[in-house]
Amino acid sequence: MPGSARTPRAPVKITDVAAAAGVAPMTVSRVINTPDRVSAETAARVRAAIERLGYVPNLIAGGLSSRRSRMVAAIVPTIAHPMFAGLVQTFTDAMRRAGYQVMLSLSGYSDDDAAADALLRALLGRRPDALLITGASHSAAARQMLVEAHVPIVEIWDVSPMPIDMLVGFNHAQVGAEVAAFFQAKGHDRFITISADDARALERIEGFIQAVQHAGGTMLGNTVLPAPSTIMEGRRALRDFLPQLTQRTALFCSSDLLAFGAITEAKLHGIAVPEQLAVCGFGNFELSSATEPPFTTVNVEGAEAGSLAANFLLRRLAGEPAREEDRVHVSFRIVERGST
Amino acid sequence: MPGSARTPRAPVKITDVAAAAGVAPMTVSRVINTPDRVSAETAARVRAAIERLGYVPNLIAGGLSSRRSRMVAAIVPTIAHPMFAGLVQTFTDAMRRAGYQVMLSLSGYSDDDAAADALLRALLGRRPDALLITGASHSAAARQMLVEAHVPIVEIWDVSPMPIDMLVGFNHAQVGAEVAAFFQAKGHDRFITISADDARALERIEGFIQAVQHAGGTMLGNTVLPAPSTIMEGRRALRDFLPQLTQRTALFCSSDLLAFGAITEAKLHGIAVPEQLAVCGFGNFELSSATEPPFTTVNVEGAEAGSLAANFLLRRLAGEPAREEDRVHVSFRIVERGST
DNA sequence: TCCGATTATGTTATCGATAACATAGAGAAT
DNA sequence: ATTCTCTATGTTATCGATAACATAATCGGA
Repeated sequence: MPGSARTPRAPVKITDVAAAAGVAPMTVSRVINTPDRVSAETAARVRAAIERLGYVPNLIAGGLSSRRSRMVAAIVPTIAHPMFAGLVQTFTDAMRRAGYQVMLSLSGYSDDDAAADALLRALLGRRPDALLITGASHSAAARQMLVEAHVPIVEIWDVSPMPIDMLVGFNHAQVGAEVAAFFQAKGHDRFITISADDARALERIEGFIQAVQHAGGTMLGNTVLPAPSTIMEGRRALRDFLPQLTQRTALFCSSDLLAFGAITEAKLHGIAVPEQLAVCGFGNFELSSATEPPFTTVNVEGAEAGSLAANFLLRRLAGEPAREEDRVHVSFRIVERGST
Repeated sequence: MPGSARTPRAPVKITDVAAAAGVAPMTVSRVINTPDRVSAETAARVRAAIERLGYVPNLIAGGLSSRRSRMVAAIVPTIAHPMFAGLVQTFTDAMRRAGYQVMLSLSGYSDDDAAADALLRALLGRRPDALLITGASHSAAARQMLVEAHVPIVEIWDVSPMPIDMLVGFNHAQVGAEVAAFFQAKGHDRFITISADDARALERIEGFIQAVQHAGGTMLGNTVLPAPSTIMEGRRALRDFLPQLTQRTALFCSSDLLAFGAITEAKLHGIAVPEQLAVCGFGNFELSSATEPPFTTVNVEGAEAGSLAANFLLRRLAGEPAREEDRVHVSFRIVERGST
């Protein structure tokens, strides 16, 4: 009799509840999943049994049978970034309200395809009903797995010419270009950048540099640091630029942490912000508005993105077909403060 | 024939791979889970079939059969706090290396027992092989569920006289007391506190106040703010204390964000730090060391806690028995910087 | 040369729930 | 009164993998 020795300790299962309530297991299942298909008295009796026995339904078994795990996987590089933190929060709340558990994975900023593929495989093996994934560039293997999962997918944070399914992102190069235009409108023509080396940060900087050069401005320098960004790295990076800051210069940082570090270091060396050095960060961290003086940055509505992503997925999970409008750009805007 | 209409699209399953490789399904399972029990040639053939068909094993089915989900659930209030961020990172890495997927849930700071219980039920329904949970005070229902899950559990962040199973935490009241002693050693006798209203923050403040009063110091005030803490709230809170800051005073904040806000605001009003106002934060956020001037805070080794917690769970998952040493206190220390 | 130990693989019976179908009883419509 | 619906519940056959047992093939040693 295989399986008889499998039971180290027997947790309560649906048949126990059914026996205790004097009904069939299926009725217990209905009380839990589709209560309006059960009479009020039966439901009450079953609920009492559930309560009494401390029954916690085995969603693994249920998921296998129904082929729906009631779980969605979310992959973000970090939640140290407020945009992701807000996004994850909103997304999780919305999905949870709809009865889905979010399985959150932090992928970090490493560009190790093998590790990313392994994570994805581990997640897909749990058969999530839907997927939220950061970034729009995936390895060929990853892309194939995603397509063959036959599950609604939202890619966030990035835009892609060829999304796998749905998309909620923005054009990072365009952010850089708009910041450049913003500076130039204020008469700047000498520029430096400090950036992390992750793909999106580099795109923003690239967009900035292109716009600067297109408008005939001068790039004095362009420091690239390993992700994730820290305040200290912003300080160190600015120190290297000190000799060039004799004339009025504009600085674009790929993160508010770098910007805060740069401003801190600049003040320490008697460089006037914004007169001598104008600074714009990215992310609209609380720090950017709450420090003294507050500094200019780019705001991206993470919460908006999270709720959009959740709505898209939920609509599809409810059986509605894919739509063209499920590929949207999240808005961003430059928040002007004392540093520019 | 029930089930025939269940297949919207047929994903590759173990029998498909087995057929393609000319072996029994069990052999495919062995290639994946216990490769040394399969001959090299067979394994190679099966791997080729897996690759060719793009097979992603259904861990739901495997989990049901083996009664091991290869998944551990982790519940933390937030990862905005660097201590939790570090802990989660280390913990996740260690568990992943050992072949376990971490299912991370953010519970927030709300003390809504019903919501917490619902989250716990949703997680336990997925039959995690182990659990990491923040805090040591649970509702009666939660405690019962945890005990009846019959799964290794680590409670972190807090100490408890009666842990459910294993514990990696520290005494928050003791942190407060040590900060008070630290201030008093520097000759302070007038004190204020600014704190979030979450349970642990309040414990730290309470420990601080008791130590102050025990030593005959004077508490000038004690602001409590809703969690989570922000820089701006630190600034606002300090503003209310301005009239009392005519004499030398020491401030203990339950978070570095509050401390940073308070220092920012103090400087703005011409109050000398640390001469007029000495400040100690909590958390050792990067901000505390990277801002100018850097400020004193309390450091708790999140990474250490995460790896301890992972080791404890892994040991038990490997079948070893519970030990007394699996209940440890994480060390904390006051990091003295320019603000005191 | 034959046998017990070892290794590689196959077979069978579940794991715990749910979809689909089946059925009994109550009330509505004619 | 009879048939038809609808509602509440039960029955059966899976979902896709793996544990435990069974068996065939290989091998070294007396």
